[in-house]
Amino acid sequence: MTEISAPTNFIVDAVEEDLASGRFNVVHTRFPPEPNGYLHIGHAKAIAINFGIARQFGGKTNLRYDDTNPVKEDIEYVDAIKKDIHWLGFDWEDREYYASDYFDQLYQWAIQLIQQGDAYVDDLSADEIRAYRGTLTEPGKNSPFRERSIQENLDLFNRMRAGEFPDGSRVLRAKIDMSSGNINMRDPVMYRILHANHHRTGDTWSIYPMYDFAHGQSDSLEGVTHSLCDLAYEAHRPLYDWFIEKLDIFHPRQIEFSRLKLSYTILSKRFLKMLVEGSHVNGWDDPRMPTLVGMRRRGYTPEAVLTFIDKAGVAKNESVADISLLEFCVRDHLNKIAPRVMGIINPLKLIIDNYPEGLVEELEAINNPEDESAGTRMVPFSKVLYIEKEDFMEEPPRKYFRLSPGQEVRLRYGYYVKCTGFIKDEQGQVVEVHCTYDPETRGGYSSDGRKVKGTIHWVSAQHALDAEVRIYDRLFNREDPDMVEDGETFLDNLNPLSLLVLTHCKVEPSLVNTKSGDHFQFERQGYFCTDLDSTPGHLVFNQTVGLRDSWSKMNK
RNA sequence: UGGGGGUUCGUCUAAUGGUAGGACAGCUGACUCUGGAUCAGCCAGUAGAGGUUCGAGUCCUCUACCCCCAGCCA
Repeated sequence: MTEISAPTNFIVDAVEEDLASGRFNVVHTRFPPEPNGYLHIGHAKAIAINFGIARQFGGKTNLRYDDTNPVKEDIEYVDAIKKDIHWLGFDWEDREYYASDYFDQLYQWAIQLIQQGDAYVDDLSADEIRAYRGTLTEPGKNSPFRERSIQENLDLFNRMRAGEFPDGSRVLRAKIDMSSGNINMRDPVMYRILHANHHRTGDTWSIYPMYDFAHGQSDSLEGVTHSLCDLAYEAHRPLYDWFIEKLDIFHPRQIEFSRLKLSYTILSKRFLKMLVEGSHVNGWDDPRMPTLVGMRRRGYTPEAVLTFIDKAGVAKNESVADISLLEFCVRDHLNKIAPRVMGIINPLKLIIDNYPEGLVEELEAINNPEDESAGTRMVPFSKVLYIEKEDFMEEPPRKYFRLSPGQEVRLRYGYYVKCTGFIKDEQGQVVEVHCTYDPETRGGYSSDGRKVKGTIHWVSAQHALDAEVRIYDRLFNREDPDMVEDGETFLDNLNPLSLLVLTHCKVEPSLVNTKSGDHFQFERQGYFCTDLDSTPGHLVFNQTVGLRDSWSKMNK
């Protein structure tokens, strides 16, 4: 069975069962980011699953900001998040919601629970609550305030809302079971007092609901059928269900899947923040960052990211996806769409001694051998060229197919040239290579059937454009950067060579009008994209990912 | 030692009691005006021990190991 089929996994199975059993007759999901940071590839998985499941079943997906904690959240992230979701190719149409839109309803529901005897105001301090909660192995104790009258609870809760009490002085708790094996059920806090300005509700509220008292009800209000979240919330599901049942409102189903982890990468928001604030990278959109802004700037395409997520699969096993799978997906997509171009990263002058001085020929080059519709372009050729430093060796090892004294190679789309000599500086560095060309091989073919092993890329020195090229390597040296020796942190696993900036690289003149975000394959080198910093007067390219290189592998 | 999850090639993931399959990685080879791409092939797995069954990765029992939960974070 090698046919392409719609993705199937345990969530798809569960949704199908729900539809078949009549538990639900539509599929409605949501993506619920907290606006407190930039989205990364782990979020992309959640986005792909939530939007993907809905799409697969003809349903809808809401965007809902989980903005119940004003001290951590900021409007700055709201727009960035929308941009990233759109970049991935998903759309929530007019369904842009905020948990804060439901603060009034949530407040009413809290009152309902108080009236039902299912919630109470607790005057214990945070420390006391922690002490009363018990431990993983010992049950908790009831708070002395647990049996207050409904009237007193109503009065106190109302005054909490009115702002009469200082932060931290009281909370509203659900009255469940202090001896539950599930610590989340030991009278969890529903509301805390926070005299903080909220990015949407301003100073309207001095109490804010906790995640557990907001998320499920928000789902319910929106008619979400399947609330798909990561494994961390598995232990919260009984509480999710408890609130919904006590409130007797529409009951969505929460299903948990394992979050995405990537080798050689960290995805914890806190750590990512440390990288940015500690200037270990140049911002959230640094091309080395696993953020979606970073990957976009690096030149990863949304198609590649989505294909990767799809190939990595959806399950409950906690797993670490191999970053080489991501790189494979990026190469695979870019191979199909990226125009080929010639660029020299480390230039070395090549002089064709028998080529006429002053002559310039325009040679035809194929834009993309994988896509005939991409057509061809003309590339100028002249007596003095630049080639890649590593394409010449004075004393070549076995199986080296490039230039070396006496050897003949093909200049891509150009001529066959034979190396006749080279010049070194005082340090012994080769600074200039000389050769002769065979005028009969124009375009790169010889009429006599003579074969050359190697083909190298080049640019005409007088026509070349200067460029800055930024080469990236893995940000961390270890597969699991979190694994550290005593006294170390993940920062000790940073790869000091993760960024290499090269200036005075030489690229072909067709790149003169490139715009930020353009993708290219620099032939024989890798995929590159034009950086945000690039201007017509100062071209800047990011290496997205290198080409597979069986030669360098052979030499390891 | 409480509660909740998990364990299939190096990695990720299928197999829903009936031939353990795919992808990435790795390794061969073919082809090639990119040492790219493509093509062909190879390598390699059911955590352990019992049991049920004609037949077990799948069901049962026990064991081991890993992850999550003790925020007035989400």
